[in-house]
Amino acid sequence: MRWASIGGMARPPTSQSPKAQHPSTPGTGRIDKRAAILDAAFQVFARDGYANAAVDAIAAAAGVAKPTVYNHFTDKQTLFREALAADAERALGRNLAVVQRLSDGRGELRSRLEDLGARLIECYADDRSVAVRRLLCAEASTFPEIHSEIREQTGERVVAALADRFAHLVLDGTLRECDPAQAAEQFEALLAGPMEHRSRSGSRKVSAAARRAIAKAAADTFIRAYAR
Amino acid sequence: MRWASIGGMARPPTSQSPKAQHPSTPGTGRIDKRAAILDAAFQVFARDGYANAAVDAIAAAAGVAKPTVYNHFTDKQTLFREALAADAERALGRNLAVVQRLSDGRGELRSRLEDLGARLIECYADDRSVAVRRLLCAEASTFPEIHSEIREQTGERVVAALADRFAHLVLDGTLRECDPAQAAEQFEALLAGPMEHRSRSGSRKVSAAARRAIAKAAADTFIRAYAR
DNA sequence: GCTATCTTGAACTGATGAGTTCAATTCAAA
DNA sequence: TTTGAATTGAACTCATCAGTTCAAGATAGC
Repeated sequence: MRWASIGGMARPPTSQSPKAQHPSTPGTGRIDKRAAILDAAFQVFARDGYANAAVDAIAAAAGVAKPTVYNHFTDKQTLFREALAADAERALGRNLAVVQRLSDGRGELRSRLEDLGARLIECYADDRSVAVRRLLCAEASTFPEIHSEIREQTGERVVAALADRFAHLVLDGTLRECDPAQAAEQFEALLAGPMEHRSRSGSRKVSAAARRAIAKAAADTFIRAYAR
Repeated sequence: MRWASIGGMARPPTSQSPKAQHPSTPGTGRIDKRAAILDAAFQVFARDGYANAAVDAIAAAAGVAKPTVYNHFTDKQTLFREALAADAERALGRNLAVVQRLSDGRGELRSRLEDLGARLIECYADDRSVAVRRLLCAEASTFPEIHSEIREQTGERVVAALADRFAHLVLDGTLRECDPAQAAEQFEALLAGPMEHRSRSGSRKVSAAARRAIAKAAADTFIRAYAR
């Protein structure tokens, strides 16, 4: 019996309440396989691009037979969407956690901003994040929906969270009167822009020292422009 | 006789000193055809991506037979490289022209920067420029060389030209003592970052008013941070 | 054990597309 | 007008790859 091709993802009738199906040997069991496929798919897509990625290669990388892939995901498109969404979700989580830290800092504004910048840059420079952005950009015309979905739930929300923090800093008098959303957008630009430039759009590594320097420069310019 | 596949591009033995071969009816003649193919190739690549672009489609769009395409360009890769390079070259030219204008401005710093910013944003938002960046990013892993070649001769040189202008402004006391290269990098980031954000990586249009606002905000922040 | 579900390998189908071949034709130049 | 190079359309080769099929195992729950 085949029960794929319903709603883009297969649902095993038995796994309606699926605990760990194979707690002893990892890699066996439906869920482990599904995760392995998603992970392998992301890596292969990141390496080869959507069009060049062969489903056989993904199956091989996941240590799984090709029909198993199609048992979990209706087709290549669905697999691509879910793999990308999963990784984007992870990236978003890290970003938001970093921004959140800004709230409970008690130190001087400069050191807090430098720290925030450095951490955001770490997220930004992360290999998987770079791959997500590249794939998103590459397939923007082929998958318009995925682009809006993911991009709005990442870049968008990070800047929004940042704006929220900045709004508080305006209220407590640390920053001058200004539009927090614009300040957030610019702070992010001061980090991402030079990184983009120096990393040649992610195709080259940027040294830790250079990354730190970018964060310091961004914080400096931001403070000159926005501190009270 | 076939004389393609030598050095990536075909050279007609007869056209060693080729004037206009068909001045009356445009579209005929080797050079016109070559240009038409390059242009069509860029458009199809931009629309479909490298892998999805069919050479037949390019030939059709250029109003030319498929063997003619292969008569001018050894293979799809070469065609891609040359088409992209040609368009990147054009984009670079416009950018540099805009930056050059900054030197002969006599007005107030703010209005000069706002003007510069607005013009750079126009370049940045141009459809073909967006397409170049998208393709470059998309195929960065497939064509590492093209990426470094083009990117270094565009983003790189624009920022360098900008840095040169800023160095003069430091010397004549308009800007405070600072690293002009860093100032240039940040000014560009203050323009490109928000544009990237608002246009959702080029997938959505940004209104002229919004573009103007971004330029004003960038100039404002830059002046607060760098003006003497 | 028995049964239903899931996995597997391998082979297969059908589509797509790069690059070639060729005979017929157009065209510019001499 | 003649000549040689360039163009054209159409058909062809060959490779790749998405997605399927199937018969033969695993595997878990009962």
